[in-house]
Amino acid sequence: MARTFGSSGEVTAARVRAAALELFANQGYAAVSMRAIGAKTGIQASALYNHFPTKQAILVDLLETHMLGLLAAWEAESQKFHTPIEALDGFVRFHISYHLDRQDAVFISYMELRNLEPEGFVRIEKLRKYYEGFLRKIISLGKANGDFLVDDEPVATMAIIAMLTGINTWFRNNGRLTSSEVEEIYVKMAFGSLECQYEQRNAVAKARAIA
Amino acid sequence: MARTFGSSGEVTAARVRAAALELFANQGYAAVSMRAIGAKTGIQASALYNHFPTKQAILVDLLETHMLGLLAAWEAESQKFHTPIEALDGFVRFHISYHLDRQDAVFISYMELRNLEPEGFVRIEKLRKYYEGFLRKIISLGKANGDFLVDDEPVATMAIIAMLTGINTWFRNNGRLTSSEVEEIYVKMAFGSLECQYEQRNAVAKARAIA
DNA sequence: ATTGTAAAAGAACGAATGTTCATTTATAAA
DNA sequence: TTTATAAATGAACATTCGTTCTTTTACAAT
Repeated sequence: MARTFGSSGEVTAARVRAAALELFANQGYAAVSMRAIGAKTGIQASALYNHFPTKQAILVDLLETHMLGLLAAWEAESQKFHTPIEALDGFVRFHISYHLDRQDAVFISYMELRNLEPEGFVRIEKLRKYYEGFLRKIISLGKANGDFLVDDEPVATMAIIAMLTGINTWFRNNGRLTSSEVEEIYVKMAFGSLECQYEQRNAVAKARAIA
Repeated sequence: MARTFGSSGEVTAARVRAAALELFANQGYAAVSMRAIGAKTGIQASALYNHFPTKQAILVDLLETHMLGLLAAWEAESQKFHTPIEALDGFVRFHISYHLDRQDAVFISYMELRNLEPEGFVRIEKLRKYYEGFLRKIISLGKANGDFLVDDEPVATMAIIAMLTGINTWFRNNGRLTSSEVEEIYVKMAFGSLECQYEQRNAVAKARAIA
């Protein structure tokens, strides 16, 4: 056989991405063979090379697509917020909901960095730092105007991101909690970790309820 | 050549563990070959089988040793504390210092679970749950007596452990902060995330200063 | 209708994988 | 001093790996 009825480059490439994403997330990049990706896509391993030059290129594509999507989504969402307290509230909710909707992509983004060859690594790492910079800036502004009482902004940034991203290790759809219940809990914990007072937070909650 | 001058089973096995630990942490279980482990140990790959029956057995040995060591160390350390506030303070400091001293082991313990075959996985997972149970109990007791204001104890447990374990992704010896400076910051953030009031925490700090 | 190209199959490549085996030598016990 | 065993080597095993190549067929444009 050869070219298959109804086959289209873009469609197949998307199916390859989806297949690779799920396999990498479940078994790890190194443990997944091109034959396995091909099988899940429904084509032979050799046909993968019509869409991606190497296995490594598939991984880089997945990570880069994920990070660029994340950055774009937050840049849009962040327009809504005008104070550090609003922004932190929004960031926590955004991070949780965005990441819970993309558990596989998040997983490989944090786990497969070491499987990237140098060029890919620096590209992805730069995007990650950029994202962390958003939260750091929120914390810095909040510290400057007295909303947050925090000793070390870079550390607080990493602590909160780790706390949030860790949700992916235990959260299950149709589990005990819904995504928005989880958001509620983590918003409270994030503000607490920055020693932000009750009254200020309640003002945000009130504004949210009115809007 | 054959048996090497001065070779001893226990000594070699320990060197194999050390070599595998470093390689697994840096490259991932699947990406490390038995030949690479052998080379780093200073023996041939085939000689590894005098000490471990399979590659998988090396991984299980490393994970199990790490978790059992962690549990034993906390069970000893925890004897020192008699209130939830003392215990949380102690747990945070213990977790950070223990994990920062064993970065490679921690890394593979959280990253290579998916590379475990089922029998090994349940063994290790049980030990992890057991460790998480210690923190959960501290939080539950603190909630019961009013020290901590927390909505969901299991979630708070996972959030704090994720926050603490995430330190390993960015902390570097001889970096900007010392291990004990990091402890200080995270103790404060952990208490904050549980809405524990200043006065109570300061009592602990005072007691610590006196002792 | 013809033609150029895109997308697939399937065989094949050399290299690397985890593991086994026969063999050799050091060590410890009798 | 002899003997059993522990610890190593090095060759070899069948598989699997990522990738390349040739060939076949579907599709789009002329």
